[in-house]
Amino acid sequence: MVRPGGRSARVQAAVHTAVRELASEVGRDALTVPMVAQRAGVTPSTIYRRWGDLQVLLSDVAVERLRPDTEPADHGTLASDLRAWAEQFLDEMASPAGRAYIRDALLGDPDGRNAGQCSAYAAEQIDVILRRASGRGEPAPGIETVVDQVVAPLMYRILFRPDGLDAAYAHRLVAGVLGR
Amino acid sequence: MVRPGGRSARVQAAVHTAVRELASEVGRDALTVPMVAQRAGVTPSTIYRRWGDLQVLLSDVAVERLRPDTEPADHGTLASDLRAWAEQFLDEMASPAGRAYIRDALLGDPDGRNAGQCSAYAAEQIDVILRRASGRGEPAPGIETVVDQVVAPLMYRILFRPDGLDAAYAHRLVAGVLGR
DNA sequence: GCGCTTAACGCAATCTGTTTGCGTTAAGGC
DNA sequence: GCCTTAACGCAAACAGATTGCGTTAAGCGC
Repeated sequence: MVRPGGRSARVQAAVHTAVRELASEVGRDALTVPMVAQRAGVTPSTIYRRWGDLQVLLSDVAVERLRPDTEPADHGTLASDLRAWAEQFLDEMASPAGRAYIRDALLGDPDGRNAGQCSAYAAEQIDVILRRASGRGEPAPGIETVVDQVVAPLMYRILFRPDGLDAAYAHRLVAGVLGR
Repeated sequence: MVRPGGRSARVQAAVHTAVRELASEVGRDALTVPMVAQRAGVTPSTIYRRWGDLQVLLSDVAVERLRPDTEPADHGTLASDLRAWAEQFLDEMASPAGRAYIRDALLGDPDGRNAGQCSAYAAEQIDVILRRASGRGEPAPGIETVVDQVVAPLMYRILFRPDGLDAAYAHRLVAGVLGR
């Protein structure tokens, strides 16, 4: 159990910051626990005891960075909202940095909690868009349908077939889920 | 460049076998390179030079095990063939062992070649099913459509939302792609 | 077949990351 | 303000990763 405030919180923040800084300085693959510890002003054993190993720590940091920082933009119609969101999602996730974060989030994740969190982020964003559409009186599919037909294909291709992904593909998926 | 025959081939086979055996004996998480090397009758440095690290080796072995060993069964109709295939795919991939293999395949995979191979396996199986349907004169969707609407949702949920997956869900996906 | 070139391997020393016991610090609760 | 204990620091012991160098044996040309 991680104590919420005080020293524990400071250590967590320092370590996360150290990971982000070092990842952008020396590259994600060159990171080591002792390196992160030194930058964070902490001993390696603290990191090992708290996170277990580097992958779990990277998974934590990755989930933080995959959290959307703004609500999806309102473009007036469900179709354009979804199109814009899918486009941005693809942009962020399909980039080398995005793919690295997704992989990290999935891999250092013994109980699947971090992966579930990533999925929840996407679902929340879509929920906002769908509720907005309902508010306008537009007919809208269910969240699960959008996840299955838009989010899942995008993520599948990002992870398993990184080639040939573009905005047009995202648009086709959105058109498909809206019944053409 | 790996020489195709002779000693190199023997070493590769011995190492792969050692990984599979030890994984089932002591558990995948307990594997170490020196342990695998000893079982394979090889020195650790050989493994490090050839694969780089344990993750890459595990990725290789995982892809081997994810290769389907039989053609999809013929049940007489496209709908039943797809249903049966999706069911089996879900069974194999959603199990703890299956998820571990998927994760391994994705993890030690710098260039995305192994992940692409996994995707290709599924596409091949589906291709067989669709061609068979065409041969019968049944109308059939395209491979990409099936990948987007069946494989991708299954894989997305396996990776990001392991809960609440069952055969009924797979059946719904198949029904959806066949136009209900 | 025979020798040549070099990729792949074995060995061993070295280096770096990981683990662990023990003492200390400081949250959180009463 | 005192008490309990989770969290941390330190340092030693351990284990895995890396690398230089010598050796083996594929693959190739003749």
